[in-house]
Amino acid sequence: MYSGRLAAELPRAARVLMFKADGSVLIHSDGGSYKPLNWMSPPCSVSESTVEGELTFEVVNRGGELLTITVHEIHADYKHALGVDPGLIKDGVESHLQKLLAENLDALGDGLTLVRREYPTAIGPVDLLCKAAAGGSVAIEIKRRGEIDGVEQLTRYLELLNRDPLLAPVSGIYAAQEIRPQAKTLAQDRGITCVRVDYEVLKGLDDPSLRLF
Amino acid sequence: MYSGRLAAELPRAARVLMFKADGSVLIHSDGGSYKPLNWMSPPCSVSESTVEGELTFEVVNRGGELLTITVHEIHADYKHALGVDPGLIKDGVESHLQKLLAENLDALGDGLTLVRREYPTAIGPVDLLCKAAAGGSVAIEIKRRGEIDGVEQLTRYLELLNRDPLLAPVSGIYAAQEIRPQAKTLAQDRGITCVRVDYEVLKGLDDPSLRLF
DNA sequence: CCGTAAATGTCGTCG
DNA sequence: CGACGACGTTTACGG
Repeated sequence: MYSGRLAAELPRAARVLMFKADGSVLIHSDGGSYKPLNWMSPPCSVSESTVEGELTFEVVNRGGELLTITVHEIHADYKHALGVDPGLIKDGVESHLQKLLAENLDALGDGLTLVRREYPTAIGPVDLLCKAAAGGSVAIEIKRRGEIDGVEQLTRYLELLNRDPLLAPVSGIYAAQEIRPQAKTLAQDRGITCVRVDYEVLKGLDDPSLRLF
Repeated sequence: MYSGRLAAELPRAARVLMFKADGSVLIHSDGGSYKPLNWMSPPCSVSESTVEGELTFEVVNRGGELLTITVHEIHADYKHALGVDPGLIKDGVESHLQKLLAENLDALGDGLTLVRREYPTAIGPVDLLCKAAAGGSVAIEIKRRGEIDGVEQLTRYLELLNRDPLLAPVSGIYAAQEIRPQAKTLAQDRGITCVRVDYEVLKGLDDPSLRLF
């Protein structure tokens, strides 16, 4: 049973319980994706007791959320210390795309000059801020997948940036590997240019071994 | 190693591998929350082989995503069929809140009459559409936690609904159990009323055993 | 610690 | 199957 941000109950059945070194607990079924049926995230603490003859775990975190597990039968029990994990190394996420685009602005349009990446504003950082050859500025929002919320995000930035006389007029470019129809429609409605970019092609442009000149 | 929507690599270390009945695979470390370091979601298929003397699993899905796992050493290996899971029963999510508010519009304001829940528009359903006693309509967006994206969502609806002469003028109410300061500020800036609602109180109102009349 | 944005998000629902 | 929104989102990154 979980009680916290919502209340949830899990009927009795065979499950896999995983207790991690940091006190977190996962309750998995034999299907579904990686999300457990029920869980407690760290930081939290586990206490073990016997309630009415049954093994019971109580897992609590600082926010007062509580996960109570009653064990009716143990099919198997195994314990092993794994030690610290070196962690996952990723390639191809938004930050990589941003870096490559900053170095290859031609992929986005003609005559763009980079002002800076992660240009700070009061409502969050603009992925890329550029100067346009014709004058004025260009704010670029980059997504791996271009959905509607990215258009909203860029719209907020444009509204704010256009109040700055040193930057105005500021136009917008929405760059993504894939742009959803609804996002494209909303972007066009707001005068925002959509550009599809190809990560692999950009990476090729960036790879010195593939450069011809 | 994962290759698909991005590329990712996980250095050799002690881990927990979980193979589920539907072919999905999780690779967990001894910390962090419920998200595995690496994984493959169903539907997918697992093939097992020996590559250069080492046990290797290849997990593929229909989209051509590939997860390759090389096993250097097995500390423990356990298999058990769990059967079909009865699943988690939740209480306190947005749909409950929406239902309770539809039945207790007084909690949101005076003189409101429900037109319908999930009022359909071209850009998505409005949680609650009401008529105001003074004429015109009221669109209500409900969230468990009121953040900025909910204000954006409601703003889009209002813009669209106000184009409909049968509904206009349409004002907005943003109802949530908790409203973030930034969301409140943006809502006020756009003339949207914010209302904090208490799920437990509403549930009490709805509980027939607690009714006085 | 709060606030914002990204995510191999996942998960449900509805067309 | 795609589109869209909710999620106990989780996770990473700033200030």
